[in-house]
Amino acid sequence: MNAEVKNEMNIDVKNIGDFLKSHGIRPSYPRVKIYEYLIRHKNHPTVDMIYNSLADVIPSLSKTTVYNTLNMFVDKNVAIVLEMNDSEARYDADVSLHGHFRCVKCGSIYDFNLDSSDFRPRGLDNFLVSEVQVTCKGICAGCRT
Amino acid sequence: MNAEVKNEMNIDVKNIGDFLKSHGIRPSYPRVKIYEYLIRHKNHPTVDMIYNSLADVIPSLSKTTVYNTLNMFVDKNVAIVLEMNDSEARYDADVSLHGHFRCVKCGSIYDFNLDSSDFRPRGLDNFLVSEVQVTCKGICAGCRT
DNA sequence: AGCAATTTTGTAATCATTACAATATTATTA
DNA sequence: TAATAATATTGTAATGATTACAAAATTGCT
Ligand SMILES: [Mn+2]
Ligand SMILES: [Mn+2]
Ligand SMILES: [Zn+2]
Ligand SMILES: [Zn+2]
Repeated sequence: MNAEVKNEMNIDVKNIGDFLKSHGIRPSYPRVKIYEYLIRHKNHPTVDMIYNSLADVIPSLSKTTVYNTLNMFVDKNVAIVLEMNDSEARYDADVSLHGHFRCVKCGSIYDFNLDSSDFRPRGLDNFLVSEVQVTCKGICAGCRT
Repeated sequence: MNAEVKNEMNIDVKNIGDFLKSHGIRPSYPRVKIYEYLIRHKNHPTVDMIYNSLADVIPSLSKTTVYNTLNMFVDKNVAIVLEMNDSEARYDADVSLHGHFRCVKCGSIYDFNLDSSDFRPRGLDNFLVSEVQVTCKGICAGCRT
């Protein structure tokens, strides 16, 4: 990786409940745990990764709840679904503008900074743009050696 | 739309056979027709749209052939699959760098130019980037009125 | 024409996601 | 606090796009 690669977010884990409430989400235990998982694991996890990890701490957890919760997070704008054409959806609690690179060799997904001042979609002058995603594919530095 | 919106491609329809051959694709009748459909219909069609349109002119056409052919086109780099998180994949014969905007009201997908000098992913210095896609979501000019 | 390689086709399987109704939990009211 | 309403969670079944696969058709070559 590289010094310019995007820094981690800095949401205080202790205040997840308040954070969710401020976005119109009742902070139930599964919801807090799922959100906490998202901000602690920056690897853009799939539903299965989240479910398998949380099934230990919430034995009653249903995969449907993970789906429901993530859909709600996206709806309430506290998470995004990556546009990756992957077989499984990948989620990200970092809703700020940044790009994603997927290595076709190792499957890792890297964040990278997008300087919004030099990123302007041209020709959408009368369009209301609510979301932008930049996705790259290729071979990461580690896999090129 | 807008004057800056990306111009249509200019591949000569008559030479589709040669074009496919030059990319290592044997130009069978279904393949030529599917490619011709892609360059004549710039609306980023789904498999069903292509199949339903061509079923008239190729009565024996199977949907599997459309899938197989489009997968081959993507593999041979004469088409791309849009990264859109749509329920059905959308295809584009324009493999040059350009962005896509999907209107969440009418579902239309618009092309727009990306000035590559504007657009520089930061922090992938030692990465081999083979594909870049920029996807926007929002409400198009027509739907905003 | 005869034979081998390739392509197309139809059907069945896959599998991520959603629909749905029952159950459990939480909030509100009396 | 007990009763009641609202919301959340769960398990199972359905959905639907895509793929797997093998048979049939087509094509290219001798
Ligand atoms: Mn990210
Ligand atoms: Mn396009
Ligand atoms: Zn890699
Ligand atoms: Zn629209």
